[in-house]
Amino acid sequence: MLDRTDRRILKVLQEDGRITNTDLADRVRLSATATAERMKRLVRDGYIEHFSASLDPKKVDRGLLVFVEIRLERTSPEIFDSFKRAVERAPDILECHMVAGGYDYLMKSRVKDMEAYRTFLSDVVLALPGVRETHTYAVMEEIKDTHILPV
Amino acid sequence: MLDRTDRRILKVLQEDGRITNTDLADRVRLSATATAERMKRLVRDGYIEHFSASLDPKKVDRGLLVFVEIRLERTSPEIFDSFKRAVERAPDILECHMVAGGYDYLMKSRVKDMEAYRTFLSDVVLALPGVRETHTYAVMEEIKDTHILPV
DNA sequence: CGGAATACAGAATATTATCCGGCAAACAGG
DNA sequence: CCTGTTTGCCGGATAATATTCTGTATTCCG
Repeated sequence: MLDRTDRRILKVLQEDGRITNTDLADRVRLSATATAERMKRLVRDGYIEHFSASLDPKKVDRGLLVFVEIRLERTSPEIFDSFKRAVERAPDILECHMVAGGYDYLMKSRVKDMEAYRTFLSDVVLALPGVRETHTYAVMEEIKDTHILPV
Repeated sequence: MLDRTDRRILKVLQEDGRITNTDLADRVRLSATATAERMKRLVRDGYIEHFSASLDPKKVDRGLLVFVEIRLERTSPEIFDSFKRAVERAPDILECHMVAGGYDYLMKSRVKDMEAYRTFLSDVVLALPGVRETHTYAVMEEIKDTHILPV
């Protein structure tokens, strides 16, 4: 279980994953040793999955964000499985979730522009096994985009 | 502009944001000094937006992922603006994007369970200014969830 | 009550980051 | 074709940080 101090550590680390242990210790009012121990435990016990740098999509030529709704055909477990593996291998696909009921997926992708999206759609999405139908939502404005969870 | 070495640094830092500069230098085959300089530049020039720890949603009582489609009423710029601000203040809302044409939004949220979602929907979403209609997609299985951009 | 386990602090040591001086390649202007 | 300037890099020195170790207080059980 997490106590108040653990939660504060998680909060700070979600906001600045590269803070030094010393500074983190100051922020949570604990010795450097105790803070390092807690952080190691939070990683070991799986509360923290990983640390990462977030890039500016525009700066690395991924200025267009799209969501794609995908309907699969009625399909076998093998096709189903190879769909999953293909999704995992495609670096343009950032997220893919099975939603509500049938064989429906919601996919999140970042590409350079509309032209790149057309290529992505035909070469990657429609090449996925079992895809029957897709619907594209292009994002015009990103109001919020984070993955900070309240703790 | 980014050269091959910058891209490798970005790739490594996306995968391990807390790697030591020394180890990073080894991975990209550069001296520690040069590596630190490049990394500082990548932050200063905005390629890297921030560093963060990713938590396991289940471990922090956010086991249910939902997407919500929202249709706003025909509205004034002021309402529109206060909608944005309200979204930013709501910690349960991880993402919110304006999509395709009209007053349509796609929202991503993590909550504890269906009961928490019902509360979230009525207390947070339907309390947002200008909301006319919503449609919920509950996620049954997360196939992929990353924000690593190919560089 | 003990005795074990846990969480913590602070000092000592090991590791890492930063600063500094110098070198070589690329570049621009004459 | 020079030559001064800029840029990127390296390696050593120093400063900052992390880790290890030892000891102590507290809690948790039996």
